[in-house]
Amino acid sequence: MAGTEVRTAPEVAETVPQRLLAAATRLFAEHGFETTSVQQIVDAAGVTKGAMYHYFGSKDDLLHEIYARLLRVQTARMEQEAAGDSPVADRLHAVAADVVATTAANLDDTVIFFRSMHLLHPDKRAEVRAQRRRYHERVRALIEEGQAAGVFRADEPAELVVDFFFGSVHHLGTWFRRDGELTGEQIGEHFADLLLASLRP
Amino acid sequence: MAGTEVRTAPEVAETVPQRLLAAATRLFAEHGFETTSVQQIVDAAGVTKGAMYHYFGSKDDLLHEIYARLLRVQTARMEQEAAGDSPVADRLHAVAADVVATTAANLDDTVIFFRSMHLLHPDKRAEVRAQRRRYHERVRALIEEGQAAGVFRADEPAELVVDFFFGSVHHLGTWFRRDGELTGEQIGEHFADLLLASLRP
Amino acid sequence: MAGTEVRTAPEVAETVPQRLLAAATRLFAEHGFETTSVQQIVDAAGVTKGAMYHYFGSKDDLLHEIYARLLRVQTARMEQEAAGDSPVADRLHAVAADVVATTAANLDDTVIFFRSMHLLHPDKRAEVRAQRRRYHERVRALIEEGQAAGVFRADEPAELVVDFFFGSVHHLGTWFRRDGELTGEQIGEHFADLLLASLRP
Amino acid sequence: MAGTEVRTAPEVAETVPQRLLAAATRLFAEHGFETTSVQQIVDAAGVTKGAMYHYFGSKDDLLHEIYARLLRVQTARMEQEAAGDSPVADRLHAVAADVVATTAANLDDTVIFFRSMHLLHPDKRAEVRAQRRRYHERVRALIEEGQAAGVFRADEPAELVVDFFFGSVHHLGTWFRRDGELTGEQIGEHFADLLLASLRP
DNA sequence: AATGAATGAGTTTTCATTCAT
DNA sequence: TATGAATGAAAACTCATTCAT
Repeated sequence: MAGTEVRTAPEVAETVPQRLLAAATRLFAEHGFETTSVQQIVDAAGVTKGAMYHYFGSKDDLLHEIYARLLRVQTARMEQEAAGDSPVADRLHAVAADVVATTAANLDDTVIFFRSMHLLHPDKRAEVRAQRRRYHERVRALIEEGQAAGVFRADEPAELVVDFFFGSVHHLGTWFRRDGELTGEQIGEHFADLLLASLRP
Repeated sequence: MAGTEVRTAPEVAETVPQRLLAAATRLFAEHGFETTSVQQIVDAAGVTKGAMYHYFGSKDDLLHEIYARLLRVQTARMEQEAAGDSPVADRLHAVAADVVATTAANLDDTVIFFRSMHLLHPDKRAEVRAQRRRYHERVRALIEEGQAAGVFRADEPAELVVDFFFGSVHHLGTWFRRDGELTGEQIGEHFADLLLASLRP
Repeated sequence: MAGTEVRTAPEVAETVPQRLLAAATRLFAEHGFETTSVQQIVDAAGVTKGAMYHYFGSKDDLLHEIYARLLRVQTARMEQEAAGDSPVADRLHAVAADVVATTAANLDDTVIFFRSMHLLHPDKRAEVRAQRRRYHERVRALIEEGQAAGVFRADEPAELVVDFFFGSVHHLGTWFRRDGELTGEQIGEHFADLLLASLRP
Repeated sequence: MAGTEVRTAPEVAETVPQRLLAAATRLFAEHGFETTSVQQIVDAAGVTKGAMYHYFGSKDDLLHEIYARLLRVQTARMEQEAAGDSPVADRLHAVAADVVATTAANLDDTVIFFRSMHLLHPDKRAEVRAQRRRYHERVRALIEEGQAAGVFRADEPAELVVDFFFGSVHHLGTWFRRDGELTGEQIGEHFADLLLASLRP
């Protein structure tokens, strides 16, 4: 599937804030948020500190923007897949496969997400959490729809199934390699198959 | 199942290193490794910095010991469960349910584990990684055993199934609450059921 | 001889790095490198620690710069004196008298030099050593020139004579007093006389 | 000349204080006084900190004892040589050659001496200085004796000649190597020759 | 829009020394 | 005689952020 990746080649041309965001993403994923200094970010982006503070209020803002960007992309894609009028099992399969592929394609963002959420300012963190919860709820609704229709087994709480599945997805960052045996799309197929299989009545 | 928790009430009596480890675990889980100062740890443990550096070479060592402790406990329990002579499906179910319960019982350690691994000194990190890999491999062997016996479907790579399942387990830290609706044991049953269901031929 | 001193009144106006270097030189000479804290240096220079680390990478760098500065001055002067076309004995006498005077004029630097070289980072130390060796070699060449010409006795190894003489010079720091009976220039004359006398065939 | 060295093989058998002193001497010479920790010393000596503080009041005491030991040896040897009834030129030559050889034989002590004197407690430092001054004065008396007798030139202040010569000697530590071309005794001969030559009327 | 010198509060770590045993 | 756990004060260094230009 084309266009799963949020951005293209980083640190070339583009605008200053884009270069900064790209540099920050790469460095945060590689060394961690706390271990990356603002100096390192601006050096990598080829600008100075003053420039960074011109576009971003703080180092924290950079982190928040990375989160917001990822959530925007994933939410948009998911809502499109979930809203179709094919059978619910097919739609859940498509959503599941796609979130895996998108996650793999934006692995840096995901790695940062689950590693550094606790470092975000409480207000911004609450905002991000709320957005993510909406995402989860939309997927839970799909499962409940299938359970109500008798297509999925009803003896497993839908909420738990969502946590079960997204746990797997969010943990991709610890083992997925872009140069590994399977592509993100292939893993998405497998994960979606496993999910659907576990829901067979 | 009784005794899933590694230690009892923290910061009381016990030895100085134990108190330090308990305080560090709680604080790292609550505020993050980088955001917790050595001063905060020793204050919480009721000792001085000198005492800490008498027992631990560095703040990093504290982190490493938390990892080693969790891995010791989980590996020991898993190996016992996996080695039984009941049917492979039963053994996998027991292992799966138990790792979930143990993880829930030692949630702080788990949260720290996946959030802060990247901050560990490379040498120690390699050590921890190797130990964790052995753990994964043992579980994969169990799945392969079931696949060879025709009890589990063989069209899903065992390796991928392990990553799928442990992703879910390791992500417990982001949503499990001790005072939530379900206990760690109950969640363990559900997760084990889902795993086994997804492996039905 | 005028202008033997490297710098003028310390800690006034000038640039921040100059003020830092002047303060560090004085304090290192007075209390020793290890016994002088960075805080003391920046207090004496009237700046903050951050400012110091803006200009110097480390406390070590300060030490290194003191060495480099002294070597630059002495090397430049010596090469000029040695290159003249007066008789070799006259040139050696001039070089010898001058190095004594320069050393006396920059006594703090010299004291620090021989007391704290071993505390310098190995890489920087090697650099300083190499530079000093070139200095020695130039002087040895002068002696050998005189020996070849029959002006100096040839039964004493030139290398040893250099070590003999520079030992005396470098030790000025332990006994020379600016308010003593003899000026640096006067001592330089005496030392040069003694050197030349010891080389009489 | 035999017996120029103060002690024999270090760190074997001997008494605990001797082992401590030997270890401290070696470490101070190698890494510097401030850079050597008490822990390193007791480790090298194979004892514990408690033991060290049983025999020595402080780390400073160790340094002081190293100084006292060297001064005792050199003073004793020098007084013996100076007191003979051979011609004054011969006696000065013997004293000069001997102090070089002794210094070379106890190079660690000498290196420490001139590098770390300023770190000694003021009281102890004053004591050491006084003792060293007496040493210088005895040698100066020898030179004055020769000048009065017309054997040495009288146009160079005896005091300055002493500083000139001892500077060379005390700086041996920066270049003398036990495995170099010349032995300490050979260098002693050369240095004594140079000294006497420079004093020829 | 952008610079970069300067701040100041904070960090981890070291270490000589003490003292109950 | 000797141990080694524990202290407490001080050290070097870092870094997000500000601000005059």
